[in-house]
Amino acid sequence: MFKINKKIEYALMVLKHLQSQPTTLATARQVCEIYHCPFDSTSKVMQIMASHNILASVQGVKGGYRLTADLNSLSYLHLAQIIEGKSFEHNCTELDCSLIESCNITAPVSRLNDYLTDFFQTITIRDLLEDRLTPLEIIQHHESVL
Amino acid sequence: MFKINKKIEYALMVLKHLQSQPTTLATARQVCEIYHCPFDSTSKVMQIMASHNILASVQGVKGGYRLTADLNSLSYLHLAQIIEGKSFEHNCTELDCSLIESCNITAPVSRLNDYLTDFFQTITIRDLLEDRLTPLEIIQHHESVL
DNA sequence: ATCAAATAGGACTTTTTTTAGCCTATTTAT
DNA sequence: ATAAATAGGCTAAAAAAAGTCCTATTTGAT
Repeated sequence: MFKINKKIEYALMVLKHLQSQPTTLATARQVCEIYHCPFDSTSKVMQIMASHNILASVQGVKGGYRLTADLNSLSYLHLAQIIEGKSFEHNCTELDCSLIESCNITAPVSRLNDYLTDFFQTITIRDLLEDRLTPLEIIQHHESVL
Repeated sequence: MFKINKKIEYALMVLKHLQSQPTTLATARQVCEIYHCPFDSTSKVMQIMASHNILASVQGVKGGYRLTADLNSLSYLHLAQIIEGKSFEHNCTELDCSLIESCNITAPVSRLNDYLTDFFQTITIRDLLEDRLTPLEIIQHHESVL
């Protein structure tokens, strides 16, 4: 139904990591060693984010990346579209569906697409990445206040 | 980001079709001829829906399928889970993610999963399939009333 | 000046997933 | 008995995702 793909996982890992060290640069190599993710794939995701001004990149020996975007105004929709390199419009709108002449669900499918676009638009990366108390921690905190 | 798959497309086609003829049976062959979709795949989707009491099936020469479920209480979540034969839990919860030890995004990913599950839960098949006026038709209707 | 470490990115291969097709069994009206 | 239908397992082909290899460029340090 919905499976988050590796590129987006790597992007979230990187963003989460860079969020924790806002000023100092991190190299792709470092990130991959820490989280045991493949260098090439992860590196490319970082490049894409840099080219879209989500990260800033510094080339050369002392280079690396740091976070520049405000994760509060970065939607999941935008991040995913950037990384997947296309909008996630369904095939119906394109020319490659052979069923289109006889299709009875063009409206339903585009409706679902609209719903999902709106939904992903409202989810911010900040929201996904933020630390929150677990229900247990909330209870414990509540008790400690009493 | 999100791509509706063929099985679910076929399921929606079938449901939309059966919705329009609530009493008479339709065979898989008929549906496939009308909408030009592959018999085997579509047929299997119909079998799955029948086994979950969304459709009723009648075997034999005069057999076929008809709609039995109330599409208002059939969520997209439920339909998709039935057809894909599994919950759409992310790998993190399973044993096959080699990154899990060092993963820094287990919480974010499961959060996104929760959001999506809730979201797909609220979408009903009835909502997706229902006929609605297009914006143009709404305007025209409004003018005709004046 | 040279080297090493880093970003940048194209092209290819492998792996996984999705989709379709083939085959057989069972049911049932004619 | 036969033909048309559901039921369902197994395999093959196609498509997508993920990973790898390679080269170019930048830049600080020696």
